[in-house]
Amino acid sequence: MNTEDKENQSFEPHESTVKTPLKQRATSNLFLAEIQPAAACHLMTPPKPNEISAADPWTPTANLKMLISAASPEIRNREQEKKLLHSRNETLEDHLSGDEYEKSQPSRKEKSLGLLCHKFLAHYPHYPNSSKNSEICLDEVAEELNVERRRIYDIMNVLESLHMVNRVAKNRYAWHGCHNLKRTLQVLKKVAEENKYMQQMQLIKKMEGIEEPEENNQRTELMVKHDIPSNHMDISFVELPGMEFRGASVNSRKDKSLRVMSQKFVMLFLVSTPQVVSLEVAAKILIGEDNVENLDKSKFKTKIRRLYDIANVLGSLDLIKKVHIKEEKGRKPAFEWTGPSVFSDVQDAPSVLSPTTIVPAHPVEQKSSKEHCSKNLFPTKSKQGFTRHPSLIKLTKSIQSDHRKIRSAPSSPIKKSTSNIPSSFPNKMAQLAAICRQQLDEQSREPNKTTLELASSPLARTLALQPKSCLPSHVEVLPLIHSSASPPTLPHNHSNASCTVYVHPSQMQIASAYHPSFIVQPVACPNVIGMKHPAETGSKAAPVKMFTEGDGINSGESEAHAKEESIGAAKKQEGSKNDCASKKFLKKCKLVHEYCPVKKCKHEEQKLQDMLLGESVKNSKTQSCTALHLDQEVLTLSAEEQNQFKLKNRSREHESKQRKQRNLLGDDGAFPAEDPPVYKAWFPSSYLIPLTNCTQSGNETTVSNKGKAKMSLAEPKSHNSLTAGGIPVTSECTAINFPVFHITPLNLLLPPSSVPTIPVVNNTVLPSVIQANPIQTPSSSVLNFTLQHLGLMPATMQMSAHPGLADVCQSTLIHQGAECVGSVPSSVGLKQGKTLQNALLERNHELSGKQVLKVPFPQTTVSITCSVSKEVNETVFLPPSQPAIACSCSSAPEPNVVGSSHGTSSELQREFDASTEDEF
DNA sequence: ACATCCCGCCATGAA
DNA sequence: TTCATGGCGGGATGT
Repeated sequence: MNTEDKENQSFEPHESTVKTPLKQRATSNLFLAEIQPAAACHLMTPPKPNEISAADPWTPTANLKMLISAASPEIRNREQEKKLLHSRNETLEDHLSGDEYEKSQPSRKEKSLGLLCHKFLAHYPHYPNSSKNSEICLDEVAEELNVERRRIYDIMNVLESLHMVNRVAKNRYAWHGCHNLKRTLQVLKKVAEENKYMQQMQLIKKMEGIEEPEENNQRTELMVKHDIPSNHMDISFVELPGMEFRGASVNSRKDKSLRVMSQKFVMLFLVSTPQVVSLEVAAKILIGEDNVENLDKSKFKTKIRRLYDIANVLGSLDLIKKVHIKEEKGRKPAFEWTGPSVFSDVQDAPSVLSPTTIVPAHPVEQKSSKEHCSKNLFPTKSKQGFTRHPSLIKLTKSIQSDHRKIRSAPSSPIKKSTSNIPSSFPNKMAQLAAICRQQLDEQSREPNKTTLELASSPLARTLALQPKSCLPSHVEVLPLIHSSASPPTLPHNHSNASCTVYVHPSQMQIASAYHPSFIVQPVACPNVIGMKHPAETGSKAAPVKMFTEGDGINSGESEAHAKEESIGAAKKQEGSKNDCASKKFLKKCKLVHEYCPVKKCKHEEQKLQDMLLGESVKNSKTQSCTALHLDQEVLTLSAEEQNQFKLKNRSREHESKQRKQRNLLGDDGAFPAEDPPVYKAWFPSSYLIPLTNCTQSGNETTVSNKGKAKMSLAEPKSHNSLTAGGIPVTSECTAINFPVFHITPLNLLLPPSSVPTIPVVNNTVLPSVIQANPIQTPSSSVLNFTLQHLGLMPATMQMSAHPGLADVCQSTLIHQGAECVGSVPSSVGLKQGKTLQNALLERNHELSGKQVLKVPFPQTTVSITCSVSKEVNETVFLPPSQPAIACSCSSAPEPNVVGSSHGTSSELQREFDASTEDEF
């Protein structure tokens, strides 16, 4: 992309409200507005004597002024101006004495990182149009800004820490602007809270207060060391799904990088009150993480330097401003947060219910609320939005290298095919999915190919509604990152959407018998538990400016879908090839399923995993791909990934430990204590789901059989995988790919009997309500068939769809005597559904607090995810089969569920109203 | 004198 | 070895 293009792009209005080119300039540079204050804050220096350069449009100061004017056409003629500058410099050099020439040189301050950052930011829109490719070429930028690359790295590192950019290839970064900012801040805040940064700060301040007495000081220090959660040192770069690192050597220094430091620094602001952080305290805390004891001077000094670097960039982003803390001794340099308020508690924002509210924020929060769970738990391969435990860094490295092998990734130029969705392909899965998609597109140009729009909003919103629940918190509404991949304008065409039903192996035969065209493939699923429920529709509606704009909202969801789809694709791809393996797998699964009592589950699961691993190895040899989802892991074919998987398992103990430390369990008060293993097994799985995946795959359900093998390579993190809904599936499940005849894609995730899933929302076992929707006739058939004939649903449970409604189907299962937690309106985007949908949506909003998707049965969880929107991705979590239930909770009374069905549209509505009002 | 923080050396890791 | 990154700290500049 040449300069001209870039500039044009940078001025491209992102907001839908800004549509005319003319407005671009005026509105484009949102940062311009910030420049002034920021500059006034500390970047601007009094007029210099040698303002000679003022006239020169390309001296930093002049440039800044020009930017402020926001009207300067010169901005678009960088090249010309550069030339001008050069010639001018030459001229100056020629005609001025050495002294004079020196003076003509920009002062130190004019070369500050902050100013540089301002200039840099001026190149890019606050909210880049996702559909446009906003790439940053370091060389170009360095040249344009007339600085060395080193400086650009500094800026990029900080911006990257806020996920405003992310590296997509060597020398290239993708610009995301502020789309992810809020979300990032929320996550950071959550992480900060979980790591007790506030306490740390207080302790350090305390320490300073009693600095005089050596003894006390030492004591405090000890106290600090003791009090600070050991895991705080583990905080590594907090990634956002889809925004992972792609650096080459980056990862080796990840822990020390400016990125991490920047995030930590920001965290301090987010958790402190008032939001003022002194450099000293920040430095100490940051050093403390490395080594609390060796707080030597040089190190401190270095830290301070880096903090200044970071502060300059943050300041140019207008997130902080420099202030001074007055003290007896004098004043200490500090910075005050001037960025947006960040709430990390989902419950803090009831507004979430509103379709127009900033939903993304909440999902994020949710995610973050559980983030600690996932944090350090999995070698994220830098794909997850987790922080990485140091012990996994090595693993990460290897994974990264694997990454590189798989795709030319970071160090190589971006492939053209993916160039338009640079940031959208945070992870392998996503990339593979995209590749697959592209291939599909090219191969079969079927007009009606199913293109699933990121069912983002519904799910995301639903999640947002979930109070600190165990729902996959990571399923977040991912801002725009993926937008490029899936433009918001993507038409919803559900009619041809194929659907994937995950069935327990034991049900496979039946399932396959149901319809010959069903493609049954084994998929190991991690604990199925969560239940997502897209409470609202409206993917379109929604968007909260800041987050949704233009971009796919629910990256999480889409990501999940992507994964799911990719898996499906992989399966398809494998096709008959895999049959053998699949069968074997099934047998094994069955064995486990049949003979593994709850208590043995875990153990068995491990065995199974091992078994599966072996299987996967075999598969890999034959290039066939069987997507195996094992306890949060998607087994991959590569040995490396297998290793990773093993490592993960190994690290689980540690993880659970950490979780306990963090009081994560507290969130699950409702969780039956009797089965800790189960909890342990599945809780983490309902964790951060890389949005990327969701986004990517969320767009399509159709997968070709080609080149999908790679798809199976999918994330080794199972939690991502099954996410087709962002729901971790317990143990193995078989995916059945239904032909495209289903109008509404329906994904049934059948939890294996081996793992009892007990949904706990907000520490409360919620009343059971099972909703299935939107189920159209065909889907209904499937659903009914599945539930009633496959024995996947307790005998006492009935679930019926609404045959009478072609467009709207809703099934509600109400646990006898229990409260109806929520009802989801379903609408497949048809006329009739609209009214009903709206009504339901309204209702849903009212039920906000109760919008729990999990349907707990005593000791057992029957989770059903209901998609309520027009979104194509409907995921329904069906209750485990009777035996399963019995298995998972021997002592638990069998759920007594009474079905409630709706016959006609009106009836449905009436019923819905009644149920929602009376039962909720 | 202290606050800031630019500058660029050089380590690191990948190709 | 070259190249991309980026940690790091000397020391210049600003207050």
